[in-house]
Amino acid sequence: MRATIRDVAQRAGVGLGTVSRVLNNSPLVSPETRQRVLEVIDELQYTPNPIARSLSLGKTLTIAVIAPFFTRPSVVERLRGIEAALANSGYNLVVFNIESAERRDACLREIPRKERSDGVLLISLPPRAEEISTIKLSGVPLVLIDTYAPGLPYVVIDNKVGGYIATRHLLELGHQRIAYVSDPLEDPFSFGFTSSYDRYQGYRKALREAGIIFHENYHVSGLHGRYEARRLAHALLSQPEPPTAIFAASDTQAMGVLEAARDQGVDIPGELSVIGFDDIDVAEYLGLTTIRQPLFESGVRGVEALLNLINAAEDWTATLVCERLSVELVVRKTTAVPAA
Amino acid sequence: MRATIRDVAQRAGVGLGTVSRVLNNSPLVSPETRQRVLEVIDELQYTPNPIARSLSLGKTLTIAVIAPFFTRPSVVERLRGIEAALANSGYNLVVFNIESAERRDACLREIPRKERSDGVLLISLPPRAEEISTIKLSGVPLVLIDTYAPGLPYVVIDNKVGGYIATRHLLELGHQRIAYVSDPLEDPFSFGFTSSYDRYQGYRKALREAGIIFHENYHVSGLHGRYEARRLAHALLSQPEPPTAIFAASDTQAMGVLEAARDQGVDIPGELSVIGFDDIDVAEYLGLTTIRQPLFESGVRGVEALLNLINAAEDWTATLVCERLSVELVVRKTTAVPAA
DNA sequence: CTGTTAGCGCTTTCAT
DNA sequence: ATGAAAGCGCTAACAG
Repeated sequence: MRATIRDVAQRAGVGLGTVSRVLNNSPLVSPETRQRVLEVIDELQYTPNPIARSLSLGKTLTIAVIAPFFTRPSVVERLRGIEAALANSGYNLVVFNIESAERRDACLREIPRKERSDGVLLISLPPRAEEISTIKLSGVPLVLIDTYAPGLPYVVIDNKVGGYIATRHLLELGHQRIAYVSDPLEDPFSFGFTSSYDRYQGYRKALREAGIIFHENYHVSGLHGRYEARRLAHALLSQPEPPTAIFAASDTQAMGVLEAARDQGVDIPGELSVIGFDDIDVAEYLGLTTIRQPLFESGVRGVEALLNLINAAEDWTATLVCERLSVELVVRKTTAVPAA
Repeated sequence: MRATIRDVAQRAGVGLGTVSRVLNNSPLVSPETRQRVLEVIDELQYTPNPIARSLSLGKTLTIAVIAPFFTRPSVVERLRGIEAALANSGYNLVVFNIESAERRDACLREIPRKERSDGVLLISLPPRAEEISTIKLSGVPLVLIDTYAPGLPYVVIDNKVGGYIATRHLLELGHQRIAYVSDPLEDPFSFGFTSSYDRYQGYRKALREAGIIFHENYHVSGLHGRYEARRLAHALLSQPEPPTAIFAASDTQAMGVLEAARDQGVDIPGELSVIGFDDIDVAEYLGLTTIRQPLFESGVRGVEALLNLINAAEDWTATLVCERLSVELVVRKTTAVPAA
């Protein structure tokens, strides 16, 4: 069996508490004693048991992250940021991947509990009203990333501005018939609910300002993913008066649009302009014009905000942290002036 | 403060132990008592504290996974498999992302410890000899995924066969000048060390059987990633007698090759055939011919093997589980007969 | 400064 | 079948 704090104390000829003190860098221990204890620790290859530590401290020393995990490259990038920010914090990162509504509900019910984690990060999944109150009551700090909900701290980008910028870019090129391909805007379990919706708002705003009347059938939505987006784009391109530009709610969906265009022999950007959102890794490879958002950084910021809440003396729901990161238009090769 | 087992016992008018028994489905409790306890549990919204449970049990109820996490899509896919397989197991998944040699060493030193996790999954990173013995001594079951090491259980694909099949495909199309772009074959910290090397072996074998002499300068290697692969491919294509086909050790690297070809105006597959490895999501989108390996499944299998080891009565190093999943050639549009 | 002691919440003998 | 008690390894409060 591996060494415990008791073994160390015995071997060093000191009391249990003293060992604990050197372990926790308490100043209340003489240099000589500390030295001796340290030696024994080294000799015995002793490492404190985090579980026992947790139980005693009343902390779990873990951060939970709930995310529609690996289905989206953008989420993966946020996770990288989270992991990096947490790497030297002493907290462990435990992950929960959501790929079904049931699991979403189960996780939201079970994870935000004091005995499970000291804090939770919720990516892209907006909690429902009743879940919000449970969360607040639980006393476990939680911060949302890429989504928001009343009374909960969050880190987001300005999706509305993003949608606006994307649409403006198309408008400025001279496009009039601009379509929007997105996830379902109503379904609360659709992973990007709030962000897709906000981008839609920006899109509408840009159109309105340009004096362009929005046509219902220029907005199509379906489950996130390339295949579905491809299907939707096909429908869009088959309309009697097809759009000359398509704004996709994510790069992944933009890829589906690109595929559809290829299927139908539609030249890009000659006959159709396509702009995505996220600037994931492959976007550059594909030459996809897109709106870049700081994915990695959103993870880092989320962790920072969470850690602050955890260490704050007061009730974490008292101060509402809301961080809004900025976006940037990245023009590449899938957008151009419309065909004459 | 939230309810503890003691509160439940008191309220139900039973002993501490009894509550614990109903919690753990012990048959040693009368139906009526059980019923009553269950009611109180429900009433108090009691949930057992996993930390306390762990300490008492001497188990951590967590599985650690150490991986060169998000740099490779293939790793992400394996992680999805791991998460899925673990979802209803009662184990938590804590992840460690390796992006530097220091962190690799630190994790390999600190994670495989009884007080940290009940089992660890190590993806793509082969441990060094001295690390192997520490691991074995630690008593914590560990299984390797996508790599192997003496005396440690692992789940891999047959990389040698994969490399062989890929090369055969090119050979059968009529190619003679076939290059291989890979990660460094020697550097133990190169994330895909064993797999790239094994694929190389298969490549060499296929060439040998076909009676083709291998040219040193047809094998180039560099850090994993698209950019580096692109650079390497440029060099390859600039040789006096450039290859007519390139086998890339991963789809990501194949993308770099494709990019280089595009840069130089080399037509694919007309002037150059390219085959990748992994069949990651974008491969289909790109029409990339590749070798498909069951990434998700490798994660699932890894978990299964690990769970078996954890639950096995005997010393986990006693029985060596070695699982080898099969690969498959997926012909798409980046390979063809060489130009005449 | 340092040793001792009382829990943290749960599981598990050991009696009964 | 069930209650009482010991103990998992550690921290923190309490005496010195």
